[in-house]
Amino acid sequence: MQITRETDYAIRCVYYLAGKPDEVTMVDEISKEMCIPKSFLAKILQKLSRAKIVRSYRGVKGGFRLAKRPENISIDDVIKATEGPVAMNICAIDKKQCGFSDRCKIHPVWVSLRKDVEGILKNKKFSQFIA
Amino acid sequence: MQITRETDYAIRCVYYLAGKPDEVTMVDEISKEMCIPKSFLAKILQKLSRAKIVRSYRGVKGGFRLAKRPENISIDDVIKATEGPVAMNICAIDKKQCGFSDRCKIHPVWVSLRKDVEGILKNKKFSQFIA
DNA sequence: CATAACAGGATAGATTTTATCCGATAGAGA
DNA sequence: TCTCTATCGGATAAAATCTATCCTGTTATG
Repeated sequence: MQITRETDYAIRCVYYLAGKPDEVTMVDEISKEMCIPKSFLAKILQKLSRAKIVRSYRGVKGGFRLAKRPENISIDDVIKATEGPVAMNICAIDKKQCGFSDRCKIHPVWVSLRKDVEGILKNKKFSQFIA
Repeated sequence: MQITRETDYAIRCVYYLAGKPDEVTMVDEISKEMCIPKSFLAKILQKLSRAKIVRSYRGVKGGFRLAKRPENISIDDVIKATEGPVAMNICAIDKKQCGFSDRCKIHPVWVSLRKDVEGILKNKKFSQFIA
């Protein structure tokens, strides 16, 4: 029922970048400031990059920068980028994963809970967190 | 972000027992009816038993029965019994687990989200699911 | 073209999840 | 009391996932 450490790192990373949305920041700086293992963080930033949450710049003076304004990035976006859609139970995403779904009375609980949690997380934008 | 298969089994198991709250049912029957590996289910039932959600009866004609009425057992109770308190991030349960909590702007998100999810889950009683 | 910094694949160690097995224990009935 | 049955609980193991590192390749700057 918990987010992984990877996702926690990813959120802290985006949080850090949201503090200076117009600068290009090196992995090394984020790593040091946020206490995240550098090589692991590099992998995480690749995922965030593919999800269009950050943009990467190669070469000398390269690094990362948010790809959108902090007010357009939600916690949900970051979770989706690192570990896929939020759900308490896989059957809430894909009914076929569970042989019981059609006659299961609990299935609707997971579906509606998922909707609620997702809604809350979608509304938490990084602009709210900037110091 | 997902419940474990163990918890899913536990919920299905309690759901099954809630269908006949006055009978003592053997592990073997629950196992077969709900498609849960018997030895694994036996372990799960031990946890549910320690959590006072079910009561066990040993010996010939032994088995399990709900320890309370279905209307007094929530999905949250079962999750707590198998995998501990619901939380997206451990810092929402124990601040000390995270060196950032005091100055972390995101911490309150986890705390309030946890409260919301827990509230929803506490309100889902097994009496609502009986056919 | 030398250097700095990210990209991406491979890999490995740690941890957690998902089971299974077996001797012990307790209760029902003969 | 004896025996059979079913749970109890500890030990263990296989599999999956998470966490992290390394190395080679690619790109951009000056």
